[in-house]
Amino acid sequence: MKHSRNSVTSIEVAKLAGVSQSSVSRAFSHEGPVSVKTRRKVLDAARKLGYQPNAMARSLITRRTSMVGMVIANVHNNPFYTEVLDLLSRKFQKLGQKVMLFIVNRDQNLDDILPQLLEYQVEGILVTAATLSSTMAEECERWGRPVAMINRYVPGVHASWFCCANYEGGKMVAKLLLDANHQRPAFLAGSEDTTTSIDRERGFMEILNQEKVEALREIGEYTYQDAYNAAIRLLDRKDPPDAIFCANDIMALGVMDAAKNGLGLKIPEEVSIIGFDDIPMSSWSSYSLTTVRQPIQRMVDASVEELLNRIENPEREPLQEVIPGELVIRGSARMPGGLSSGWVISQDR
Amino acid sequence: MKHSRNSVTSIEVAKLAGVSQSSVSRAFSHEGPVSVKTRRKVLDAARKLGYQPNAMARSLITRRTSMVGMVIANVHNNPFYTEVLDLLSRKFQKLGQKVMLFIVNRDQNLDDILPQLLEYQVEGILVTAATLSSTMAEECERWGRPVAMINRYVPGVHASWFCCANYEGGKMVAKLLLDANHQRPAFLAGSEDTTTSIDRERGFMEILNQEKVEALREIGEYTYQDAYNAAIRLLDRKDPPDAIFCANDIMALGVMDAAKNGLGLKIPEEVSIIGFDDIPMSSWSSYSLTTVRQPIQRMVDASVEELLNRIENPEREPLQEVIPGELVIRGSARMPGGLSSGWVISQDR
DNA sequence: TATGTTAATGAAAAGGTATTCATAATTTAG
DNA sequence: CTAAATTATGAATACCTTTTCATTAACATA
Repeated sequence: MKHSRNSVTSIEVAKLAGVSQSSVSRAFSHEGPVSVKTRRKVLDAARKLGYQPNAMARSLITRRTSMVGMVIANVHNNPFYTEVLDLLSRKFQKLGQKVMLFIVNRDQNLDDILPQLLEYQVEGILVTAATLSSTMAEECERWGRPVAMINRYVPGVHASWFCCANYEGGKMVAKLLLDANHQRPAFLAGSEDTTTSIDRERGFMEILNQEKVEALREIGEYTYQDAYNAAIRLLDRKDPPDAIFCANDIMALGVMDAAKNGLGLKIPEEVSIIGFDDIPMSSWSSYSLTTVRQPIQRMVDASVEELLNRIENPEREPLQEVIPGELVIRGSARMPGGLSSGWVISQDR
Repeated sequence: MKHSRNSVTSIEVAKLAGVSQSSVSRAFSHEGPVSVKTRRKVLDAARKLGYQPNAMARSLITRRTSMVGMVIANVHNNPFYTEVLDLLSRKFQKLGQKVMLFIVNRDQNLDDILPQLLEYQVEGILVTAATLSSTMAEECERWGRPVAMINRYVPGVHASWFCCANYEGGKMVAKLLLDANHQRPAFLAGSEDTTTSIDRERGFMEILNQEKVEALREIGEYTYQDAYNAAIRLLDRKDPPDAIFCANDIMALGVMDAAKNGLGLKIPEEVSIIGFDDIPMSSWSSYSLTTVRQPIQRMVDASVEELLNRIENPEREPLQEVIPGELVIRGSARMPGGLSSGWVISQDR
């Protein structure tokens, strides 16, 4: 037998169970007083009819949807954000939230996404690797839809965010390279102006400037292939760098392949390469990339909890936090000599 | 000024615009007759108040939600499904569908996910890399919620599915290896009983059996690390294989690293390695993996279009299709001698 | 100008639930 | 065993739209 959509309603259940519609509602929503007897009658009838409460109708009256919007970019060319997506989604699920997903381009304007999210009454919005304009963020917050961001921030905007300590991470890398006596470091930036890349570079440069070390600079898209090409340009000049700090891991892997397989250079003897993220592939034996690990689990946990917290308590001030990353020393960068150089080698996850 | 959630309704807009609530509705839904004058008045008032139609209320009366459920597994440890997720999500978006996302474990039972999807009135369900029990699938279809699957099928169930030609792909690989004179091939299976792995192995073995060639077999989880370990076991025996066909690319990369870096073997001189999927990393110069490319774009396009089609036309019979994959010959497997061996080298994407 | 068509409008109903309020049933206390 | 307090129930209402239906305005035709 064929049903026409899910047309079975609480009224029909009530009729079959011989109770009122109110009792059906009470039996399902674990609120309100119901006798065990009626609950059983209702549940039996519901099972018989295949009844399923209609979340749309419920949300209309409760003004709650248990839905959050998730906007994410960069998922296909950066495994780091794949993992963020995965962890976020599972965490929301575990906490009983439904996730409405939007995958966008990093540079895509979110102006056409947000109205859809608001129309569908999501109770909060989580944005990562995509950038929300400050007016848009304010708009959401003003309508009582809290916004939380991972690895993005909009200066002066009333929203939550959780970022890796990109600036400090850049500094760490610079110090490590200088300690190991590199003379000619380079930074390989991502093409778009994301705060992550900018902050990492700023920290990196600040230390180099302090020590009066000049640095090269190259730009590529945030992809393996483009980084590969950029690395060839960088390493094929007469005065090539002896170390390359890349805006993220996926670029660093492209750079490693360019150096090793493209130009036949030895890593780290002839050139040191350092990334940022610590994606799974960085620990693979073909790469063994020295990098800065982002505190992915903490960023995910914090942002989800903060978002739900602010949904429940709209008056709360948004939290903002910079969470330190962790230098993961593997084999792709020359190390300072001496046993007591003070650098700690992190465990693989 | 602070609004308490999005409490502005079409009635308030109507009041401000000096028209009836019906006119507001008509002005927004591009149906029904409205004069340009009233439309302008309504839109002005709506903008002033920040009005946004409430999709929940609408869906209640229209019985449409423009939402689909997307259930996907394996996204964090297999880049292939990351790409599927990305393409699916974008395609749905482009066609005006909202996506409710559930990320699950490959072996996770979907019994607790489906009620949630139905409760939220998704109009169709797309499942990939996760397995739906036949009763669950039937249940959905019976309630008028069409189901489409990518790379999964449930025998005898009234649902749509689109699979790569896994069986034929396995055959292709076996033929290639035999043509190139391999004597001792092995298959590295994924631990779980997924039809993809089973079918690939079946095709592979069928050709080998025809030619009376015996094959080794090993099992690992569907991960780089586990495949790495399995490869060590396989290659470290007295009678090691001279070729390993892996259930998917990510495993093949682990196997390559085990052979190359772990055991110091030359690829493909001492051992040929072939994967399945053609994930981006397979074309990286450190690997250059010979593999079978899955027709990812066609599977995505076909499944999305089929799902939406069946949503619009519930009476239509579900479509099921096996789409051929494409052998991508790179450097990780020895090739048959002779120029006219007949094997075609596919272009990289 | 009168009449017949078409377009625009507003009132009202419907969609499926949660919740309030009043009433009935049950338990507890005295 | 009655009074009081508590718990369970049902009727009615509200949530915010879209859509039907009846009515009115605008327009074209004769």
